Amino acid sequence: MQTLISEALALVGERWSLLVVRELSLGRRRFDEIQAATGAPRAVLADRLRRLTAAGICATRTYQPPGSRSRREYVLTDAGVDLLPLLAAFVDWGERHLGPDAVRDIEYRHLACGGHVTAQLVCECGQLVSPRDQLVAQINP
Amino acid sequence: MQTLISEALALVGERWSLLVVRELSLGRRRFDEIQAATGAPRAVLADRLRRLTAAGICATRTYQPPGSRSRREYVLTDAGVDLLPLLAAFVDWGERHLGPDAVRDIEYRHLACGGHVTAQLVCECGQLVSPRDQLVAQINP
DNA sequence: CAGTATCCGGTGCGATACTG
DNA sequence: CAGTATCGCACCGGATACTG
Repeated sequence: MQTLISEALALVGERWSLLVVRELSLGRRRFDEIQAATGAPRAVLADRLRRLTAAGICATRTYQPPGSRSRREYVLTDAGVDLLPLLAAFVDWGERHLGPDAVRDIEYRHLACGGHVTAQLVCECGQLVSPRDQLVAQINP
Repeated sequence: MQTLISEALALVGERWSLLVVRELSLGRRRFDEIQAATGAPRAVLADRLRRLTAAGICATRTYQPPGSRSRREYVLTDAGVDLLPLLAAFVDWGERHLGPDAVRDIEYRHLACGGHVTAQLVCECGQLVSPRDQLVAQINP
């Protein structure tokens, strides 16, 4: 049975996929730029970009800078941007529970006020929900 | 360079790890119970439980039900419970962007009001932050 | 600059069967 | 009930070199 989590993991759970999304979210758009930042092997990176594109998480576009030859660039689609809460949740968890040897990848800030942004559980009633003592998990019927 | 995201992915990015956490969050505690619910091969499941335990995400305990022999059970630690926003983010993303063929794994509800709970970006100023147009991502200095 | 083409080693993972 | 023990394949991923 394919569940949401297992399907989503199949798309972005591989080793480099989310790191590619992270780079794209930072505004890096070109192959070599992403390759250098992540250290992913070129063949693997090409494959991940293909899969992310096929999944509608990023889109590719060819453009022509004046005076040089055409280039290709990758940008996140809306579906890709919607992965940012997931990345933020990874970072938040890592910061709290991994040793200080791990480098903080990325910092999310609120455009309006510049404040630090984290991923939180929020109820439709508007309240923040602590996973420790205010949350109920149930199987979907 | 080890970043928070890549380290966290190394711990819980494998195929069955987050599914095991999901089962534990539903209150399933025993090996066979988790095995049946996920369908993971027994050897793989044993390894994942070992790794999750070593990482401090779950803990194992032996207890003695009256009248039967001793059993072992697994429970999420606080670090494991702190993964639930991550799971919620997966579910939210999948529900929005995967086809209707995928089954919703799990439903999170607010203990106080019973309302539906989702993972959202929240600024320290208290406002919800849309990833589409209110978020700035920057590399950490 | 943006990939492909090979080659190859490690291992994740599935299936099955066996123990305490 | 809770795992180990084996086996084998597919595939991920690293290195290197080559093309448009």
